[in-house]
Amino acid sequence: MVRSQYLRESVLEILQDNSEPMSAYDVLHELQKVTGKIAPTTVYRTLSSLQNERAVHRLESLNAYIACNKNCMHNPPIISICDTCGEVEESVSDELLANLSDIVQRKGFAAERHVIEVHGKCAPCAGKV
Amino acid sequence: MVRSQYLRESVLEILQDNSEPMSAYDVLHELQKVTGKIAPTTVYRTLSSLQNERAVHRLESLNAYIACNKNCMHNPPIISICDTCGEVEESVSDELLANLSDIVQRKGFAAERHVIEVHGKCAPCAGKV
DNA sequence: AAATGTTATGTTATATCATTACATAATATT
DNA sequence: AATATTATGTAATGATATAACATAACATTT
Repeated sequence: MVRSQYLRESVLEILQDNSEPMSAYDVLHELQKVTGKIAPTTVYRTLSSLQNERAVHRLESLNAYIACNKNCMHNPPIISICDTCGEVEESVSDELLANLSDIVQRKGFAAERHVIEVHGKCAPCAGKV
Repeated sequence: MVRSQYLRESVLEILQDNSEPMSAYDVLHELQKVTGKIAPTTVYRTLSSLQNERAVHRLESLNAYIACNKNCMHNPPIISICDTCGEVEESVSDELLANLSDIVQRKGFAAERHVIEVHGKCAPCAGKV
């Protein structure tokens, strides 16, 4: 299991070094520069494992991935995505998550995974209209 | 523009007739049963136009589509997705949307499109544990 | 009505994203 | 050492989506 540890670290570093979200294949190509031939499956498996620990977040509305920079051990983040420059930011709000769980709970729905993504314009991009 | 109107109605009906979310290709195959050869592009364009009017919602975390059944003229819905049976439900909450916009606004982010999806178990599926 | 511009639609090809299925290797357990 | 279990590698393919460009429909002006 030494190899997988190496893969995990490499993938995480690659994501951390990129301020913008990367597709799984972006990660794959970066990884291949260092490690030689790697198959998509390998990257998807690694990403999936990192997601389970919330070290990596998948952006569902972009089919892309970022390294967590908010220490989201237990709480999924709110992700804001600038449609102009591509920058992504994480916010956390236990309160909003609780509200959200409440709202669906009214219909008997038991929430297990929250996906909260907001598209729009980041401060700089909204400024220079 | 008669053709497009027909396509729009057909696609909407197909989605309405299915209680569960459909992929774009699911819709395509249904449509082809009635209309003969249709290209993916055509379906994607039609779906996209229906989404603009909120007659159809795209479920970002499933890459799938549903017909709106909540009259979401102006407000994006909160979508709960049962990972056991696949059922999907819409909820609306202006308050939660406002909260969410506020949270990102604190960082100067101007929200334009909210994606709120909750995975878990619907009432029946949560019940029969 | 003919000429022109504009928007919608059709068509083909291809890009992009992700998983299945199975073989092999590493590690743990007896 | 033999066996079971888990992780990894590999190849193929499935699923999702868009680009690029041609053609057709419709609207507007003359």
